[in-house]
Amino acid sequence: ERNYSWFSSSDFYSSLGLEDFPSVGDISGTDEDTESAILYGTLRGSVVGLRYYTGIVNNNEMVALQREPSNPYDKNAVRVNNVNGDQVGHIKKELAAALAGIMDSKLAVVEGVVPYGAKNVFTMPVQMSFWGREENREAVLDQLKKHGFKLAPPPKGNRFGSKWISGRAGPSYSAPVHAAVQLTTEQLKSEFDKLFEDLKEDDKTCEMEGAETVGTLLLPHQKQALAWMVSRENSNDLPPFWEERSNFYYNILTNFAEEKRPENVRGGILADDMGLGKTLTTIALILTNFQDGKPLPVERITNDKFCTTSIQSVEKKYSDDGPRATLIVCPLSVLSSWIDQFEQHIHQDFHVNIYVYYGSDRSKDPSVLSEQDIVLTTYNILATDYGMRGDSPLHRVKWLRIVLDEGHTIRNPNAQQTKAALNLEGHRRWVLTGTPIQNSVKDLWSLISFLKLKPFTDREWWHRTIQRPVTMGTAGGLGRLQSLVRSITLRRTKTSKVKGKPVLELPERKVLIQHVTLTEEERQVYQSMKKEGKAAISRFFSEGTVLAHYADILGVLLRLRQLCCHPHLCVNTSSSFSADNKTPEELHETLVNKMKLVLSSGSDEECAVCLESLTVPVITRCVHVFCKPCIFEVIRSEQPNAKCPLCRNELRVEHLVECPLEEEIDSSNGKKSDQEWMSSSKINALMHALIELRRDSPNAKCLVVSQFTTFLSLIENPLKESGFAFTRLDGSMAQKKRVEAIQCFQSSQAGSPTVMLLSLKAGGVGLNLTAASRVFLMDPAWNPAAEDQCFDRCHRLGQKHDVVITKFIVKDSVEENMMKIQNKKRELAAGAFATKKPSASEVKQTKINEIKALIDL
DNA sequence: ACCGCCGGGTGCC
DNA sequence: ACCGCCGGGTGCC
Repeated sequence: ERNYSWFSSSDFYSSLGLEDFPSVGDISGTDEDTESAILYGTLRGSVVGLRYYTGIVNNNEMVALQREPSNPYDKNAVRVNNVNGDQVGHIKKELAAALAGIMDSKLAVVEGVVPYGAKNVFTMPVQMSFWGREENREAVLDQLKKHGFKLAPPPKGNRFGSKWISGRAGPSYSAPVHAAVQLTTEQLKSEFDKLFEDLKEDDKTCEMEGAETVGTLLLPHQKQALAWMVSRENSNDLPPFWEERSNFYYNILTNFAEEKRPENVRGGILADDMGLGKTLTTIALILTNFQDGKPLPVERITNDKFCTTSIQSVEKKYSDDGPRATLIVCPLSVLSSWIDQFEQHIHQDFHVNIYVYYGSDRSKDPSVLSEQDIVLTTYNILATDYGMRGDSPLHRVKWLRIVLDEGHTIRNPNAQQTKAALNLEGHRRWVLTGTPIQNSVKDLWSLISFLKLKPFTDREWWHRTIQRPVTMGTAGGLGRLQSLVRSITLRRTKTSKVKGKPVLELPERKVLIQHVTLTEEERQVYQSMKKEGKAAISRFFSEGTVLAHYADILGVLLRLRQLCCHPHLCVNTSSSFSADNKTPEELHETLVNKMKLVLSSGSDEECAVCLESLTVPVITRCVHVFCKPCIFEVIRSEQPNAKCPLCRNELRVEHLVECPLEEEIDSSNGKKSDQEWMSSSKINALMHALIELRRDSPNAKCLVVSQFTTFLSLIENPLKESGFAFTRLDGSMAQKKRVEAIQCFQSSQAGSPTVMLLSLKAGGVGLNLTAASRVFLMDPAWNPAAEDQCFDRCHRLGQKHDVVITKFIVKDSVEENMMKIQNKKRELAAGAFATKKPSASEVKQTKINEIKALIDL
């Protein structure tokens, strides 16, 4: 799945050519510039002092070079470590003097391989490779020259042919006879798809029944998944890329060897498509495989003749003090779905202890957690607890098993959630995700690291052995990635087959576009707003201040989109585009309004610093929105003259404004019902369709979806008038109310609601609304992926009918233009994988063209 | 001999 | 380290 949003700050950020401001991309100092690094050349040096250290190395083994500025004998010292992190020696001091400056200023990354690593007593040679950005090459060569060193040019055919430079440590192969050809985008893409293709075959087709305590019959593909997961937890196979040699174990990527058998990953990635039952399979795993393939011992509930229920206690443990509890971490949006599914799938005769570690009353006592069978929590709680160092109960428990649901949540290695997840303790580690490799190999690292797959927990080894070979197209790189992924991942798509039959027989899904024509009056209002907005945006273009007025432009587009739905949505027409001399109070209010605008415009804003969705948004005086912790860190690290990462304007903590509200953001802040209710063309079109539907199939249920919750409110009126029983689900509702709404709607009882008013982003992926077989999408989303996700809430396992989706699109409006760009984005996304970033000017031009196209400029 | 040469002591950063 | 380097002992043929 891809993020299609074209108004994302990260695009702006690259469009401005600011990638190399360390304060932006490199907050923690760990981010490597991997995409644009080139090999400057190589240099032979020596490692000395071997006899003082225990780290040993093999011939051609990769080594890590690590600065050691606190060394009391030489502040230029550079340590040499083996893959395991054990020190082998130091770089000889003259060479270290040359390297220190280069490494400290991050002008280049220096990597080593020891060609004759074995059996040295005092010193050994080391072959060093220098990697960096093109523009730093001269500086690096100069620095080396000053100390009397000169790089040998990269060996011939370095980009694709010779393996030892970037990929596997050795031995050095002769250059191939034929020139290497770079894979095209399409080829690369299809290579990538192949990563998962063979997963369906080989040894993953064994089936296994769930334990007696699993109350639901598993489908064949779920039994396969269960068998695979159980075997992953119990097997003693070597992890990928390790071989057993006479009396030691050998890693064929790094040439590292050790006597201790490397632990296999007792887990992996379950990457089935949404709707195939990852949750159920995981529940089955927990119940079925406690120790040595024996089921989780739980209490049996018995009813005696007096109809009183008692719980028959059982011997709780097979062995004395092993860990018992499974921890499940998921996004808040699917927490209740987990609880539901436990209720649904655990056999009613058994009692399983489930503790939901959420809310302010959560127990701070680790032993309360470790006594459970299952502990459920969210990524936010996990990260918050981890933040208060040392006192996180979750991190003090040794878990039997850790499951990360929606595992792509941890794809950013610098995010607190990721760090918190990586530091959980437990041998069996699982990641559930529908999107294992989004559009880059980079995203995979956090997952692999979480799984504790040696030696990839250290980013350097991941980068040198997998990521760089793949992105540079080095021979064998993709194959290596493929065998890695294959060995730890199970993935089936909705179209995968089991024994010749589709794994899921989903009914058809049709998308219809229903054009709507505005009435004369509506058209007038729309045109005048469009004229006003167009004039303003034209002015921004001619002034060259498009970026500075980003929020205003989004605002114009938002108002036009609202007018397509209903005139009452667009009431805050404070068309105050220029207002410089304001009181602080006015300024504050303006900023808050603009931030709300950006957040509510559905443009899927990301924080330009962490590139994640905005969690605690703050707005700068220059009207750019970031996560609070991110922008604070920028200010801290750049003080005293911090600049906005997006526009380089002055940045000050005291100028930042936080988002004040807790309730759902909806900029159409409807001046509640003080206006008389009236209909609109879109509402008419919807009601017409609903009444027709009721006439033809009275039992059919449908979702009415909009991004504007006030629009949903306006729709309630005619629904009541026409006698529809309906319910509603939006982001502002409390958890309990949501659950009620969903249960009520899913019920098949006579008189249960046939219509659900649904806000586009309510719920999240776990939301199951299969009772509906019709969807009416009232307004197009910026991001077509968000639409698809919404459709999948009813077009999923359990859907009995064909699903028909109707998108209402106003003729000759911004909505039509949005659709055009959506289609273009879809096409682009389908073909684009791991391509070179388009140049800054290209991105900028595209964006400008899109703004123009949206408002017919 | 303010040299050469010898041979013992010694050894990362 | 079966090296280099240091510094003390030593000194025609």
